[in-house]
Amino acid sequence: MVVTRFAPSPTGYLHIGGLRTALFNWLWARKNGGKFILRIEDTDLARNSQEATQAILEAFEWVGLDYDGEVAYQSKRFDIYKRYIQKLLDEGKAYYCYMTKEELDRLREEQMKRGERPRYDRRYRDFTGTPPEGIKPVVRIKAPLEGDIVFEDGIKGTITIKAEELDDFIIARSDGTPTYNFVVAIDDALMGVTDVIRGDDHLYNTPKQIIVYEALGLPLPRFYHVPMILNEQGKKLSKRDGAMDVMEYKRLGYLPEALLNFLVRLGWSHGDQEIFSLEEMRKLFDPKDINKSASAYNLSKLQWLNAHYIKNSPNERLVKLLEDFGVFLADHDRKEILLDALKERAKTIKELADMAKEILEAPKAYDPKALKKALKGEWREILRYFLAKLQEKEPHLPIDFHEVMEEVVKEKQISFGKIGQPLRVALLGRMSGPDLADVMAIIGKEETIRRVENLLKADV
RNA sequence: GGCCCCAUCGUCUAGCGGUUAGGACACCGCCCUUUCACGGCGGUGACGGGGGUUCGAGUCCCCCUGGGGUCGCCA
Repeated sequence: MVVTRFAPSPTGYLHIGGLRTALFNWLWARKNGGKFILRIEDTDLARNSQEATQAILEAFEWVGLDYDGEVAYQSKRFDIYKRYIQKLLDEGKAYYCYMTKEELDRLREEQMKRGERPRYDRRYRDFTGTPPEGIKPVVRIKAPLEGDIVFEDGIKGTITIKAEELDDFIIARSDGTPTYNFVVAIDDALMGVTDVIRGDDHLYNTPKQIIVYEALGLPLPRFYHVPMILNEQGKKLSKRDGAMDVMEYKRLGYLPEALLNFLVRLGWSHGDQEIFSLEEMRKLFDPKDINKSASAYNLSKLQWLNAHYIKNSPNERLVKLLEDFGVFLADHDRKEILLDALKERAKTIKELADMAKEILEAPKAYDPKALKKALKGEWREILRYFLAKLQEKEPHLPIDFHEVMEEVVKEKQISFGKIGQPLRVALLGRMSGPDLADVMAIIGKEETIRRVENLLKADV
């Protein structure tokens, strides 16, 4: 059975890098009928917050990723870690180190000055004397003194780290709390995690965790280190670009399936295919197809995908989505025409909402450029003629309104543009927008007349 | 700086020793059209550089260059 996990530390909201990692793990577990565990890495007393955990859970819910069992909190598992620390101590695989933080800092400084790589000098590794008074020791694990730590990464291939690059890292702080590299290995082993898919910023943690696995005689999982996501400039993600809260994408009007589709294609591919439903991803995903190199985030592709999913959304879903953006269509009897006309053109739900408002609400002002371009020659006469025609009829459907326009065109012997352009300005205040017949059918005969009269009355 | 990782159009990528180096986004043009989009058609555009190996290299090896990661009692 394949067991994967996503193990964020609750120090902030979830951003797209984390979401993609979560998605990859979820996909791999679900594809194999395995388990996907969500584990909160909150061993650091001070830096975690309940809000951050909530934010992560909220993001999971929005994009529709589920997880098996309860959320695991490392802060609730301290006694387990303590037992394993004691075990290593008892077996002589770990030891107390009485060096203070200040001493350590001084040592590091000196090493740096000499151009050496800063690292603990193992002075207490085989210490048998009397420990110094009044110092609360940390616990360090005995890392191998020589040789290589070699592991097979499912993405990067064989990774070799020389033992001399590693030191006896701390597994328990002086206050007794365990540290990251220790608890990760313990939990992954105890929870039966078989496949660890994570960001490649963890690559260097892997040999440390392997030391823990080996000291405890626990079986190693498979590791997959996924390259980073870069911003549009190819630099590290910052809060200004892609590193914003995943939920921000919702507020911007993105659909979760578009975001997921976008993220799955960042670093992973399946031939030439671009559009993947969650089902398809699940069927096709394999970490062996993940790229080795980092990929830059590309907003216009996300927008294209979002537009695609909006176009293919049923109207009733759009109605619901629109409510978050202040557009309430549930009781509007022309909502099908409106949505069918607009969903072809919107890149985000927010744009969809803005366009809907532009139709539903009479223009507050006319775009000066449109005025200049569209209102030429006989435009007043043409609009008045159109109005007169409209008064005689009871149009309801777009086709009805279209016929009125056509009659004007035919009888006045003019091109469609001669009526279309001024009419568009009257109805929308602008030169662009959806089909006019659709617009008129949506707002109805009376409102159409009102808007045309407004333009006629206006001082333009 | 040490160590590790990476390198195909602007971007995401296909390629797995023999291809006119393919697709997608973006961009440009044409068509559709009352406009703007959508859609359709077409176009510009890439193997970072240098050495090898081979009949043949984007594909394998080495070096350089350029990016990135990491060197905490953070995770």
